[in-house]
Amino acid sequence: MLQKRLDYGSCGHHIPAMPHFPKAAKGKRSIRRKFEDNQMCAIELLATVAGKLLTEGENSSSLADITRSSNPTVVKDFVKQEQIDEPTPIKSEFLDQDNCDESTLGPKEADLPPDSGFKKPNVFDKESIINSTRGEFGCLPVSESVEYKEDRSKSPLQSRLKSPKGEIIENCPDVYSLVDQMDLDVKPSALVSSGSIAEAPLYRNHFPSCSSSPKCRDGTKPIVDRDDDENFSGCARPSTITSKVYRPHCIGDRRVRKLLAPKFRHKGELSNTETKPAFRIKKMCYTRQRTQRTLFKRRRLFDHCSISSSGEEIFREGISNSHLKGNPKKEASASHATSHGANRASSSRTDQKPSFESADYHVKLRIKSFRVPELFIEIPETATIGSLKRNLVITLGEYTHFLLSWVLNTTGTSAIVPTDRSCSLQLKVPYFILSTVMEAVTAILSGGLHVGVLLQGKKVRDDNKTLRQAGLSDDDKLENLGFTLEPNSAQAPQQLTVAEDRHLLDACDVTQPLARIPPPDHGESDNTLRPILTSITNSPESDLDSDHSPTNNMSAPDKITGSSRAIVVVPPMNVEALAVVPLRKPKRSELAQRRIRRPFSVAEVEALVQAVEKLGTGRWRDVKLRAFDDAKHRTYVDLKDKWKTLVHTARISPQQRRGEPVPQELLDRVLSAHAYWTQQQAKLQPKPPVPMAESAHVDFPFLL
DNA sequence: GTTAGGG
DNA sequence: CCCTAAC
Repeated sequence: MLQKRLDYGSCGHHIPAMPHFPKAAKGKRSIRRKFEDNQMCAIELLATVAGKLLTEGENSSSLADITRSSNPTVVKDFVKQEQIDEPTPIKSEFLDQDNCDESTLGPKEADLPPDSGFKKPNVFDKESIINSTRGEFGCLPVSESVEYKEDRSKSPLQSRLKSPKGEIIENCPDVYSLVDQMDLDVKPSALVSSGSIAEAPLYRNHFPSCSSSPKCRDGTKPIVDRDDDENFSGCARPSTITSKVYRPHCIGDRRVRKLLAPKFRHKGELSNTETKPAFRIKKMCYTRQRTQRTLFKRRRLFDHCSISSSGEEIFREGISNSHLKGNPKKEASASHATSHGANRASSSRTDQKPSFESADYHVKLRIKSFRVPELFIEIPETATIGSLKRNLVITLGEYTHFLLSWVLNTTGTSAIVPTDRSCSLQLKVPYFILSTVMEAVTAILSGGLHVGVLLQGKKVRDDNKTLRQAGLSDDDKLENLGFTLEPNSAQAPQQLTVAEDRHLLDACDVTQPLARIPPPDHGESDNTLRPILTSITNSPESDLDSDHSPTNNMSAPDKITGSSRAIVVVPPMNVEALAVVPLRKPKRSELAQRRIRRPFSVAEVEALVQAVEKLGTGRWRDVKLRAFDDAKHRTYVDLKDKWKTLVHTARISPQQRRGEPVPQELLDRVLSAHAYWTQQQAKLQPKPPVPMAESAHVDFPFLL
């Protein structure tokens, strides 16, 4: 079996379009987010969702608790086995190295989820291909590792395609199980320029051609220091990050894992009005490991070739993998990259024929992890939980879409295996898988993303509560902030189909063990295991909702190995969390969280009484505006209800009263005002033939 | 969107 | 505090 490992550097970045990005985000200048250049955890959000969908199918509760995954490493093994006789037409794309014909390169629309909402990325255009082949798949802001395995002992793909199904299958049964493994180790660095994403023309092109950057051709050193914000802020094309040159020896690199830990920094001075929370992203200052800044890497096990500075070169190398041996670098990286597959790789090299000629792709796709940019959001203490949620929804939605786009993009890239005319490539598998993922996530997003805010593990249910009120007024406490992410149950993507789960699940057995990237240092894997989007740091006892399951400390490598059969390895906690909330039976809490009870303070009662005395009992909106305009959490309905209870309270004996005692003086005023305004209403209603005495006004001096 | 009232 | 009818 031939193994291929592609190592691609990323010279450019592009933010994929995010079709579903909430409109609100676009227009809001106050909302600025920046995907920090270093890593972050991963698209574990995406992966989690996808994993859930893939593993749980329709039963998925679709609740991803991104807050407490103790098991950070979300290793997704997407393995699909496809039979040659499968009714679905196999897509064979012939890539002509010298004459890349666009018409032959792209997947058909059908490959994309119909309802994904994503435009089909034109990843297969000539330029993109070239870019990708030279490690410049500029659109991918992340690094990745792709492992390709192919069994060269099998008949050539084209032969296979030409041959009768039965024959082929008989000869090499497992050859036709197309299993793509893509080991993605993603590091989306500097996904976005310092400017607001919303402001950037992100939606124009999915995959802009950023190949033009001559710098990208230099594959030896970083041209741009992405650590400098200036490098991005000044970028004329916000959506395209300045190129980062790829470095060949990144196979063993271990990046410091950063959490997608939104940090909320309260601004000292804030406007009282929370209506326009100033969400700002603050650049994070963390230790950076420049040596590990490779954005996008692929490992070409196949030819043991690291990234080449020249796309054409890589292309050729991919086609004819013979001349790779002489390159120590390549050898080194190859051996380093894959220990398991080394044998197969070398054996395959004995084959003089171009790999693709005889290649019958046996590829497994595995999305190991994605790293998402660190996100800093700066908001005033007076911002409400609700506003925080909304912005998170926007951000996460945007982000998720970005990730999806990336995945799709990556998939396409992975499919673009260097080949010559005699070789065809099967693209369906990865697309199917990714389509499924995209479909899942898209459905969730389109169905509405719900973000819950956790404070020390407890859900903050009152959206009207300000951050300060919630105890988030200082950085220390901010550390206790967490989030839950779940789809709105109403439109939950329960209908998502993962029809071919079985195929996927079985694929691994058929194929040989895949060469894997050397297990990360366990020491560092710790970081890797951090949950995505986890921002809860100090909440040992966080759990009121019991949505969370026990943490799993299994290391990433273990997970990978242990669940080799699983299409998607979802951290147990996530699975459980998902299962806890059955999608089919959306609980009320899901539909609309009941606001937390917020007893009225005496001061509030005072204000309410005063307002009612002045305005009466039938103008609650006015009362609200007059006395509680700045209390976002008090609606006029609340005030009305409170008045109702006040009247009731005033009428009952003090012994029967509960809660914070209301001064009798106030209660008396309540009764007086209530009596008065009731009387006034009675006067007006039935066209009162009996005019009330003017004395009423005298009795209520407050009516001035 | 408000108001009123039952739950 | 929720829900809903009625306006």
